[in-house]
Amino acid sequence: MNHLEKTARSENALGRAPLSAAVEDYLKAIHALREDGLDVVTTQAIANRLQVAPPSATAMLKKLDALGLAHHEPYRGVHLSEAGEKIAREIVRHHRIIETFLSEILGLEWDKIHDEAERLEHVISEELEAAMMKKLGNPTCDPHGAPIPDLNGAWKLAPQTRLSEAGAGFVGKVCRVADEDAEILRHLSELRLCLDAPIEVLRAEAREGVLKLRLESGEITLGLAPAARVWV
Amino acid sequence: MNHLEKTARSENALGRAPLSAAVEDYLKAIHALREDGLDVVTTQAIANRLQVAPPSATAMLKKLDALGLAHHEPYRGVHLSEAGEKIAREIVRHHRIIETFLSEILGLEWDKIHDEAERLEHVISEELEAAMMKKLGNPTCDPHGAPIPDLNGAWKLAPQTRLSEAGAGFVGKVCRVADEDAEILRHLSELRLCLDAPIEVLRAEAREGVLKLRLESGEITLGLAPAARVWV
DNA sequence: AATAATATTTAGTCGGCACTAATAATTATT
DNA sequence: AATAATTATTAGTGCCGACTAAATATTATT
Repeated sequence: MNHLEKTARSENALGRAPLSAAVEDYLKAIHALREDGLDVVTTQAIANRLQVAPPSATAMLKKLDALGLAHHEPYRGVHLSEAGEKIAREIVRHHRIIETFLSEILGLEWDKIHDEAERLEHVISEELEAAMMKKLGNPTCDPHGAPIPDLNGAWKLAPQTRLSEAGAGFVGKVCRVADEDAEILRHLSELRLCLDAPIEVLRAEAREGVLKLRLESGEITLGLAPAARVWV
Repeated sequence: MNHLEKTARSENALGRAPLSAAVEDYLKAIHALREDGLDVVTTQAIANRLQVAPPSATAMLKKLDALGLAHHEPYRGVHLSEAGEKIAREIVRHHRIIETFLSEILGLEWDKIHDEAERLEHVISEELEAAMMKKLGNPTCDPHGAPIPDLNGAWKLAPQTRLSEAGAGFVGKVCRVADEDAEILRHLSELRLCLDAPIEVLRAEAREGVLKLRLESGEITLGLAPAARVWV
């Protein structure tokens, strides 16, 4: 046991020092915030996302900087270094492979797999990941339509627009749904707004922050917030 | 995140407070030592098993006692309380189901599944466990022949003797192999001394601490230590 | 430009769980 | 029974990663 966490896999692919789950979570959060469109990732954004107090985030950012995993300019935000980016993508890969596995092979519910993956992603070995990947037949997307990075962290990015940005008149189908919030996910799935569901934007009422959509099941009104969590 | 560990599943079956991986490990160690035949579990035995310094064990024993999970008489050893026993068995159940799953469904090597399960057992939810169990068809034994406790912690104990205690002349087959030590496991598996292997004890040289065995593959000499990790 | 509001960081704590060194209790040996 | 050896406990630290309160920097508003 000693002072190194048990939670971190010890047999890292590249002999890298094992990282704590906390470090991994912060890297992942920074990565995710950038993907979400922020080009300057602030302390607060991170603190919000991880549900910690801002000083906790500050402390970790200093640490990540010291570890060479991120560059932190005090008061100016962070961005991941090459090394940090690589690790973040590894974790994302873990996460998405696990989600896919839980869904496809074990039949867990759409809205439960995220939380489970969130815990498992920190403890699986490369071997286990490979075995799951093989069992799944090397998918390129997870059950929410998010791309699974390859072992080098690369992925082919299908061109996607957020539903919230598709203008009135748009016709197409859902190609991805954010997985983070079980609540939203449950709601979307009740609306049958799931992967590959055909969708049409009837009107975008910017001032009301609302979209009128036509789905197979009928017409609905959706707020911009959830709509930003859906890609078409 | 806050001060509670992420590693502990939060949705416990019975609304119990989530326990840290460390607490779970100690409970499991105490449980395992008893199963191994110690009727008084000492601080040192625990410290050895978990590879921690004795004072670390003492501290945890006090904590377990305070939590009502064990009774610790200073200088006299510990034993698990009703509640502690229950939890220990839950963890054992997790561990064995995970091992079985990794082996049967994912085809991981015999000697790798233990370490993997050791990490996973602390983070899987009851739902995931149930899903794995279902996928496996509710097995009653793990790949090393160890019984999987049911949800109440009960298991039917097939009558077993340790190979080290089977006298000369014994004829039978292997029904269980301890999973803890990957080294021993690899060795036993090289000897083809795996589950269901027929085995005959030719001579027991107590003073040399050695057994002469006949296996399908031929005759071998095995030390008493590894022989105690095999049941027939 | 001065002030107010907001975001970030520093300073200082705390809980959890490891550690070492030193002390005390128990057991074994003479 | 006295002493030595072993085992367990206390005492005191350290690291990690959370926290609050207070100070400081940045941004927005008047």
